[in-house]
Amino acid sequence: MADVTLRDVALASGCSVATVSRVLAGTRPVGSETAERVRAAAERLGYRPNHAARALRSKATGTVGLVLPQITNPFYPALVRELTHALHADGRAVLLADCDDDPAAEAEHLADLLGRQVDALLVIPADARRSREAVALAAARVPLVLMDRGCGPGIADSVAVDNAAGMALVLDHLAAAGRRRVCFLGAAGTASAAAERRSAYEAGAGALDPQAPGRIVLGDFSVEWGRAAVDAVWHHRPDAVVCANDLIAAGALQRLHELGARVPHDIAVTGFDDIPLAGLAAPGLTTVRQPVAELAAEAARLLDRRLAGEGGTPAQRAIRLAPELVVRGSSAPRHAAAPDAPEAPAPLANSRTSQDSKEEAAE
Amino acid sequence: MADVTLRDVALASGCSVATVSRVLAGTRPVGSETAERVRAAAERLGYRPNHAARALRSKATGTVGLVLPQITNPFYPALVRELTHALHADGRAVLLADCDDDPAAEAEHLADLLGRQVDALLVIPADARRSREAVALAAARVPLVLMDRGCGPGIADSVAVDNAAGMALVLDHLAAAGRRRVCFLGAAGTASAAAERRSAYEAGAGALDPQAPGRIVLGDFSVEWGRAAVDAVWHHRPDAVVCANDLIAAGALQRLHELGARVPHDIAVTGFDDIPLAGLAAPGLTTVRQPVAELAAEAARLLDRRLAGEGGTPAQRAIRLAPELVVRGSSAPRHAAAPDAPEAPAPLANSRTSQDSKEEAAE
DNA sequence: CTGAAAGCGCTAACAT
DNA sequence: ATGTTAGCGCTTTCAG
Repeated sequence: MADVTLRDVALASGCSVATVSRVLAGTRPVGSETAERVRAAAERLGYRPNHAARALRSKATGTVGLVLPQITNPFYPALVRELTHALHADGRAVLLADCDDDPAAEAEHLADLLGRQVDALLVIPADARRSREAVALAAARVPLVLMDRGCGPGIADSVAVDNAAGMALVLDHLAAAGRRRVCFLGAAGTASAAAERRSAYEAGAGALDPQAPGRIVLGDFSVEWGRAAVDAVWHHRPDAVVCANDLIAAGALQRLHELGARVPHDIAVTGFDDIPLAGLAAPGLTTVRQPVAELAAEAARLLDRRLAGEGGTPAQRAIRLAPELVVRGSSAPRHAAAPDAPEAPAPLANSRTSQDSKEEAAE
Repeated sequence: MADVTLRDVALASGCSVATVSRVLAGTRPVGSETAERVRAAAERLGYRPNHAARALRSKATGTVGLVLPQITNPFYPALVRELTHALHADGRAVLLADCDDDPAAEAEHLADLLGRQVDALLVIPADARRSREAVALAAARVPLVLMDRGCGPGIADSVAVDNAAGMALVLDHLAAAGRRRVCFLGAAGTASAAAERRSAYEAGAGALDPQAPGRIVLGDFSVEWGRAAVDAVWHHRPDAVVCANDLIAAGALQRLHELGARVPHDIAVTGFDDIPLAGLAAPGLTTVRQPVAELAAEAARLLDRRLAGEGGTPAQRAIRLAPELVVRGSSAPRHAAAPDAPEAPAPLANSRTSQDSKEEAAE
């Protein structure tokens, strides 16, 4: 209830509100003695600036909107974590909006956030095509950075992982392990990640086997599709399945177990993203880790650049960060034990990296 | 850029700003003819209320702060999803703060959110003891609802799952399946969930075996501890391990595989929470599902009640919702196949419920 | 270097 | 039913 205002601090420190404002904001030079008095009074009274008033006056709320398709997508929590930390470090607050994969809801959230005077927006578009209009509209009003997924060129700054590089890492790894009859379990749709990963597979798989680039099936980014996809490529008798993300890979692992195929002995499986599940699967899933913290930091940097941006509008940037291959048991050489589970006597022993067991659950 | 203000709309519709405000806010009766004119003008000019100004004047931002310990805890994304949806449905926006399990960071976020004039707070305290002071302070300033974890009595309204009831479901299920040599792999610490689940086990396990209540080991809510905990109880030759949450159970499953124990034939494993991973494990993890949507709805209701609350301060409420047992392969009867994986030929076939494969991954 | 004063856009008395 | 007026708490000219 103790709503201490600038005026209270001014009274208590015997100077004007203007001076107090200057001291606290550091906008202009102030006598070091008065400054000290002001700071002391502010501290003593427990002064907290009223952001609403500040926002009204300075046309900046210190708030950014974060709009994403589905917080329950297992890849996003880590990204949200890093983004909020990066933004909080800059003194900004984060308004979160979950769109439930619905472009209409997304458009509504975007409009609402703009009405709430967010200084900037961080958007993971729900749909490359159907999100475009609303996102473009929003980008015209405030600095906006696209993350993870694209939605057409020329809309805004963007930052994402280099999907092609990640797929190349996977293919090189499988080639080195002697896998040749590889198949790709991918996702259809216009989502940039889906398309880029598929293209990279097509471009690189030929090095393993001339037929490999053609062994592609497309569904969506789900566990269910991963299971079905295995059946769809089974007649090729693959010795490796390259999955467009970890959920597809998880489904593939399930189905392969059911079919009696031994992973990695009979067939290798790889994923993409390195969601927490990947390290917990049996066997541990070889996958491509997105540099989540760096992605978040880059996004924050891009926003800062736009928000500072005095010298006119800087050119649009599309930043791609290199991913990292995380090798686990699911792609181990055919006749060796899983490399990182030395104590494991059972054939389906799980492998883990050190990071995988750190999380704690809800209580 | 088109910053249309109330004044612009007033000018365009030939009446005063007050009238416009009344029409748009519906605060007071207005002539239906003028009202129409105003609405038309507002629409035509693309008027968007300035929330900062409104907040400054009415001391209400339409914003609630959501403070949680770790968004990467696999149980929270679903909760965050439901909470944001419930609040957005009421026209509120959500400011998200992740504390990284640090009570000091939590206190800072709480103070910052109060400075940003949130109308209310939703808090999952990081630490039952060390969060108490900051939470109590915040609760004195705005309506505050505690979720999932407690932090001492008499602080604020709270809503959580009925941990005791959940544990009872698990024990009944294991008893019916003929398991007797059960052990509890729990978590130490003051967190309410840890304590409640442990107590409920101690209270109920005696019905299976007089020794069972004593077979308890305590660590934390992590996969790593789940692995270690198995070793710690192994000398009891258990035929079931009851885990305080799903991550512990996941670790237990891993370690049991390594030890060559067959789940569920030799030993049953149960978890708590029903995180997405639970349905994906091999075999599927029998666990206690928290009624996430209902928890969120109750929390939103409590906030509404406080925010509306004209007739003085209503009494504090502690709401407990009943959980649901989700039976999967990890606790199947000893000599039967996993019940929900009829097509599975392999011994370690995974079982799934319909909901488990619905999510899509990031792209 | 500091104070006085003018609003930012909106709502809520208070008038009419 | 509508208009007039006074601020909400802050930043920022503009004077001194």
